Amino acid sequence: MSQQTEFFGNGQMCEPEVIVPVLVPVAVAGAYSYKVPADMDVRPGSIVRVPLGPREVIGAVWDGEPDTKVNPKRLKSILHVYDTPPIAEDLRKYIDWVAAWTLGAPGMVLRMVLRSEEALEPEALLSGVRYIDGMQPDRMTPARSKVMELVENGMAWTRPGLAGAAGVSSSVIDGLKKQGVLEEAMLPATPPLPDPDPTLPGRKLTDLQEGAANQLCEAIGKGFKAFLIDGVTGSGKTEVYFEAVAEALKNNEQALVLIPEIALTNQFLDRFEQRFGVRPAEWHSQVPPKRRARTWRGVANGEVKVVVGARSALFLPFHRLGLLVVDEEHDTAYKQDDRVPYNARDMAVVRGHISGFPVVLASATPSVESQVNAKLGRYTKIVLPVRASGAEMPTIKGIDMRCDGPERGKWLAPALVNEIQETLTNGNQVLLFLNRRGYAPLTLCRTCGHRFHCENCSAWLVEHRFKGKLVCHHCGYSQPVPDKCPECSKPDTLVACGPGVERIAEDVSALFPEARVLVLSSDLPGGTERINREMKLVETGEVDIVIGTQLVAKGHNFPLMTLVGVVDADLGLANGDPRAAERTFQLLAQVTGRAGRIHGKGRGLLQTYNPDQPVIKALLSGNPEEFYAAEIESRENAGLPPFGRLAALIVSGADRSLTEKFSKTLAVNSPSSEGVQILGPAEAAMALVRGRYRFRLLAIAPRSVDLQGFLRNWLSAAPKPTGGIRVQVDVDPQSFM
DNA sequence: AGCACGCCGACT
DNA sequence: GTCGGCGTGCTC
Repeated sequence: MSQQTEFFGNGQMCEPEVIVPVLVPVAVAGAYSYKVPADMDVRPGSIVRVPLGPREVIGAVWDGEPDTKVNPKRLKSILHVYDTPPIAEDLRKYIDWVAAWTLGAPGMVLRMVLRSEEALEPEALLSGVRYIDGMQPDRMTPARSKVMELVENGMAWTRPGLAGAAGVSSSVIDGLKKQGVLEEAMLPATPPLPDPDPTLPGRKLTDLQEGAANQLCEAIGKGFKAFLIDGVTGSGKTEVYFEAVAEALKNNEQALVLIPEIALTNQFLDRFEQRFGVRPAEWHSQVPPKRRARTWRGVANGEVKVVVGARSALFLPFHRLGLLVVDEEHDTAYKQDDRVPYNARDMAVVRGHISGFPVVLASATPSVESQVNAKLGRYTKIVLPVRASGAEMPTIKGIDMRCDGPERGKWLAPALVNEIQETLTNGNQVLLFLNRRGYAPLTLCRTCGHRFHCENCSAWLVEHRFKGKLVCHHCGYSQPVPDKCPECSKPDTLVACGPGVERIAEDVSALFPEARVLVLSSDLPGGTERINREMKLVETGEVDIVIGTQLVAKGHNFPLMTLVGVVDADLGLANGDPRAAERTFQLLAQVTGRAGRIHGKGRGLLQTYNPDQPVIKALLSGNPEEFYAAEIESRENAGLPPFGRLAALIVSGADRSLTEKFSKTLAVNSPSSEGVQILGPAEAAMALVRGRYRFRLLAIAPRSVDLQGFLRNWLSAAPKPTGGIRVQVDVDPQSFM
């Protein structure tokens, strides 16, 4: 029984109870209400522990009035206020904005901010040892005297630290402790990392880079402004925005750099260290909990100056953030699909807008919506059209496979083979790019025409000859390659159709038996470590021909690589994805951009059946603007909503079978002639939210149909699955800011 | 009867 | 997101 009720019971006067809204990690629309104990002091943003049902959770006191509709007798009290800076007002606003935008619960967005529970408690002390003044061991040995020298001044050491510094094993320390020479001591938390030094000289910038850097630096400390750095591979975008980071540091502000993949962090940290003398703090899912907690605290109290991280770093409680950079802004890894679905690139711009600092998006192949935003004047575009090294961009040529293709059963056109030969003769490296793992994407029976499908998802099974398996690239199902057809039982009748990287390797080995060939794809046994090792080999020139999937499109630099051959430039262009053209353009531009990056004179060769396709044409002309213009026009012609509006909407849920069933019904009943759902402007999302349904479907359609009405009817007639609704809106939020 | 599992609603 | 309650269906 709480003190307050006792007061009431005694019939005494008492202060009115203070009730505050508290955001809890529950998928509900708003905050819950809690009582504040008389001796407790909270304000909006205070991070608190509260009872919730049978358990205790971490939440935050929120803005606004507490919910009055709830029975006051049911209100529980806040248990504890954490001794950590309250969530600042701008971050609270941001959390509410993201929740509203993603149609998610604000409490779930808050959860992303409070992801490190450990961070809320003060850092635990480390156990170690200290010299007890005046004590001596019974017998002095060389090892012991080394230790004694170090501890004599009374400083506390961790056991491994002391053993390492003295060059002895830790059993020496244990021995001294047993003898009462050393005593157990608690060490203060690990000292903070030294600050990055913005005054170090850094790499010499070209005039162009310097101009760009100045533009960014001028914006530091002057409120929100969004930039799009559109710079070709090798143009030195990183060096340019490093100057902006330096400027923010000089301005006594923090900086956050988002990168799309954890795999690229190490390289990035090295480059950062070269410029700033120390490594920045790292933030992603693989950072161990202790270090995570330390970084979280450091970010919150302002001790950590620069963070480099994955998309989740966007929700760190920065003390004074002054710059946000989104590197490789077009990368789809910025999209989170589960829980709160968001695109970190867009939410970065929103965060800058709300908190009032500049945001820099950088890419060699910007997303179409960022190009449009630049065109509309929302972003200031900075173009870096040439490489910082002075090396020329590769010349890109097409090979028309309809007339200049290879003989049947081969995959490399004679023109490409000649170029490979020439490149090898000159002692340079070749990259053959094919975004398809395995040996062959389809296996069929020559006799009865049977095709191997996946049992679960009906996709074709991809043959992996090296493993001797047929694998489904959708769900991971695999089976051994049978020796006879399962349909007609005839032996030796199965044929592989089409190429994967393994099959290209077979061709290459036949054509260039002397060459050192390496196949790089994500299914390489040995995982990421192995891939990194192999990449190093390529870097140092120990490989002549690399055959790779999209894995080779980014990351390591290959100084000797002068020829990039794209085995199937049309691949991915006709897969029904509304972003197929954009993705293909980005991928091929990135991968051909690897040719001659350091020394210039690189060449790219695209094998294609569609030389007139806008993507291919733009790549061949070397003018990306051509692609963007064509893509924007074609989307408009296709009746897709204008940019900044809803382009696709995904309602997602856990129940797969239900999802599929519903998508089918929806497709059949759709009022659109193509059997697709309609996506009008963003309000369609709102119509959906009013239902309480759970399934996943992708909806794209002309705007002429009444989607809202249709979906509302359809949803009310459909059987009622349980759970909440999640909506991913693949829209550019700039239009709503 | 006893319990494993999945579904569903409540949580201030 | 997480928990407890409860119904279904299977086993000792």
